[in-house]
Amino acid sequence: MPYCYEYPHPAVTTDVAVFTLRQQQLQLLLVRRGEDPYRGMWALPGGFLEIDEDLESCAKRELKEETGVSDLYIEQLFTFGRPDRDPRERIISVTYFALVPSNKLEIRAGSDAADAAWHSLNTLPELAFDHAEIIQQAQERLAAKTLYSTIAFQLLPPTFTLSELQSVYEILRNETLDKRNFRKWILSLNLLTETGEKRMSGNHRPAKIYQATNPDHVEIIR
Amino acid sequence: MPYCYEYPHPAVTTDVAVFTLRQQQLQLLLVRRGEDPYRGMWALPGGFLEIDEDLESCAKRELKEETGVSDLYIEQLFTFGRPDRDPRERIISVTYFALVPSNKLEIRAGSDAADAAWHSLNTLPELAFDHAEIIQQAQERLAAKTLYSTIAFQLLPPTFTLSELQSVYEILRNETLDKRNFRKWILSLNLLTETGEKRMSGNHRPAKIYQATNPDHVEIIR
DNA sequence: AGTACTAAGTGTAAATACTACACTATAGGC
DNA sequence: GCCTATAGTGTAGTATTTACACTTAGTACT
Repeated sequence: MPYCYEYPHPAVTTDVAVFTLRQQQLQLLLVRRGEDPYRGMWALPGGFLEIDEDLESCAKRELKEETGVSDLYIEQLFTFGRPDRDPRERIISVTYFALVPSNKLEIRAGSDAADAAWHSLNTLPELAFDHAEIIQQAQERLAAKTLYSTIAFQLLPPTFTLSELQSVYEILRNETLDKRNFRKWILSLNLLTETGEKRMSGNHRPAKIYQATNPDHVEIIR
Repeated sequence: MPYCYEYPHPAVTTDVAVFTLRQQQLQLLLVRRGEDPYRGMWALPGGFLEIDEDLESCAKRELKEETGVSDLYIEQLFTFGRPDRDPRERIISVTYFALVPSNKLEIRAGSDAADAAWHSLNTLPELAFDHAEIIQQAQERLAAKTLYSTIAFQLLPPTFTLSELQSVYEILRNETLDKRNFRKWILSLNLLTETGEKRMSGNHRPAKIYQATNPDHVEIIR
């Protein structure tokens, strides 16, 4: 036990709640735990902070190691630290909220995690630690940000049609939207540019393809 | 050095950015550091997490020990963890954002801190660690929440007049507001109840006294 | 070539919300 | 009773949001 301190130190981990849209529903990325405690149960991807590593780098590294997912939108969510939240020792978990576009959701189970899979939010399995609470809070953040930012764009590939974008909003807000009003609103924000291309997908009129003018920046709107 | 671990552990601290309204301006509570590093410089109140203590409890405890301030609105802000943010060792700081009402702003310097004082936001001294960045983020949170929640109520005593409330909004938003429109808007939210009392303060018509219907709950509005 | 099918794309009118603006009411001090 | 100071109130014009239905442009099939 070579790492000694004058006062007791908690351990620090990061955990990430990654959402995507699959099969027209919001889904969450979970890993099956390969180690005790909670061996065999589903949990958020995450793990221990290395001593010279930035918090966000840790979250991205663990996510990539355990699930193969990288290159996503990520922001800090909340830090959980109830003294009894882990049976091994005192652990502070800095949690992150992330979105992957639907064109990048191939996952592969990694070293620490026996298995990794997308789960529908309404059929989540029982979860290790306080991860159910973390997911709850991540869902609230997503719902709130949908209303006042362009975070929904992060769930789509770089180019998309207005119908596809409308569908994202409809799933996130769980209501149908009027097509004309939606298009008027989204175009009035001046955040989209036409690519000039069209997408033909079936036996009907092709749709114009758009892209976010500033794809990596989540804008605050209204 | 009796506390030993198999892997290196960072230290965890909490720091709190406490705002209040004094002298018709937004002010921030700072302590002068009594210890190295940055001895003698101003910093946010805060300190090391005890091993069986909840994060928020730690923030409140350190605040009370160093400044005497307690009984306030507090919420988690962000967790800062750049590897080089403290010269002593790796320290993760879970930061909090807090507001005290103007009737509770007596402070007294405590044990660790040589001195504690309110500072106007536009005349802040040079700050220890990355605390300027934390304050920056706290100010942004306050400005944002002013627009979509009833957080401003937390800067007033339990009972107040509509003119006093309007004044809080004017300071926070840094613009004058129309009296009639403000009153129409705030009353239409149905979050205030008249106490039936009136406040006489000077030789003019007395003002009705109101209270928040649900004073401890910050509501999301609009 | 013509017809059926499907999703893309488009405008207007009514309702609602927001903004600008000025006078009357009620207390204390003299 | 008159002065002073802040409390308290309504309305009309403007901007924003909502509700709503038909035409367009492609493919597939005959």
